Amino acid sequence: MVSETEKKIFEAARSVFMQKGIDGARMQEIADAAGINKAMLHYYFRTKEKLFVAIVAEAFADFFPNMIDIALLDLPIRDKIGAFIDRYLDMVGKNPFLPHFMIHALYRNPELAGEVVANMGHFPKQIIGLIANEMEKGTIPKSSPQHFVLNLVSMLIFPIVGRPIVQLIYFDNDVELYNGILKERKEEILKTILKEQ
Amino acid sequence: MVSETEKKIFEAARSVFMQKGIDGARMQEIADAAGINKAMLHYYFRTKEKLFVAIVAEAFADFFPNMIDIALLDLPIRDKIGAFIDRYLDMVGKNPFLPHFMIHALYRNPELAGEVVANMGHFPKQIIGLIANEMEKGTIPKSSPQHFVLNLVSMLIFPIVGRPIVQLIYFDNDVELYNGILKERKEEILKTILKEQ
DNA sequence: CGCATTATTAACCATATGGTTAAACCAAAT
DNA sequence: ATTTGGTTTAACCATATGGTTAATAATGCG
Repeated sequence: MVSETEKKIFEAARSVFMQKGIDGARMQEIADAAGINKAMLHYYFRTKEKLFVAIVAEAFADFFPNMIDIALLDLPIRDKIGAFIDRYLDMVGKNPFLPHFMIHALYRNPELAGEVVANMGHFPKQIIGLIANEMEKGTIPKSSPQHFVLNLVSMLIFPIVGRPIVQLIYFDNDVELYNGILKERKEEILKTILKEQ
Repeated sequence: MVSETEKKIFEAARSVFMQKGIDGARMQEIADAAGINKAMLHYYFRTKEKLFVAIVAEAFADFFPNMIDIALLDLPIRDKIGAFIDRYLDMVGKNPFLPHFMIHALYRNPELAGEVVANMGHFPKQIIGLIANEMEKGTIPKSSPQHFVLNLVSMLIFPIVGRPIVQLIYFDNDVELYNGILKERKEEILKTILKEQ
């Protein structure tokens, strides 16, 4: 059972850490965002480090299970990949900072790897196995399942995670224009990855 | 004319900022890395902010011109894209933090956009125009030049910028294994983007 | 109620941090 | 040799920051 205060702290911490990372975040700022006294942060989470780790762990623990169940749907592979893309873009719509946060957290804190692995089950291996299967069936172009998945997630995630640069240099920082491009990504990725002309 | 000291500061600052970002970097750490007194940092660059901006500006000013001249080579498009990929992987080999640094810098400091745009010439537009041209000629599959370029840079950059996560969850953090995968990327990207079966 | 446990606050603390200063150093010009 | 200008250093400063504490308030329970 978690107290209301603890929940408020957690939410505030999530918001601040997501946007600023552990280095850019200030405990006082988190306290202010939560509307409580700074001492409460330490009362509930001891240190900034522990609070941060809790947020990182939650992010990873939420992300992977949320993606994996799509693999279990009984759908043709094209629809399954489409659902995967939809789900991802949906998550990102709710929290645009998530992808960069996850990457940056591991860049700056590689020691969190262990923490994080525990929270993701067998997601990756299942996906790769599933793709290998479809390749054997001939429903998707035969190649390396690893590269296939890497291509998929790259084309899906990079336009999000690299948005500040890509939007700036290719689209004159036009937010609306770039949102339009993102909406087209699903069809574009499917066509590319399935090598449809 | 820049003094030897200024150069040492700049190199040290580049190394530290690249790895830790502006928030994670300490002026003392930069001074130590440069082997000089902390006061010299302020003597030559006034503030941490200004020093950081100088490093960011250099990164962008180096990156784009270095990539663009490939577009000017008189090569078949497949070779040109291949050279583009080679060049990028080569840069990253020399500085693995560069892609993440550039993205993170703009995430945390969107106000640097102006600073940065000045340093990149017409790189993006030229590339898009070039691709549109090839599509008309029929040398690459017809689709949106914007998406084509986005697909290319995504498949190229994401495995680098997302390395901490991808390597961890798909490849058990096996560095050698992942290096092997990266070596295969060039052929894989070309095949995918050109829709070769 | 009365007591014990938990939650909350304001004030405080030690240290880290970006930045400053005044004095010393040094090379070139006079 | 003295002056002059830029360069370098050690010491210093103000403030920010993560974290603590002791006292107070609220809550639950016998």
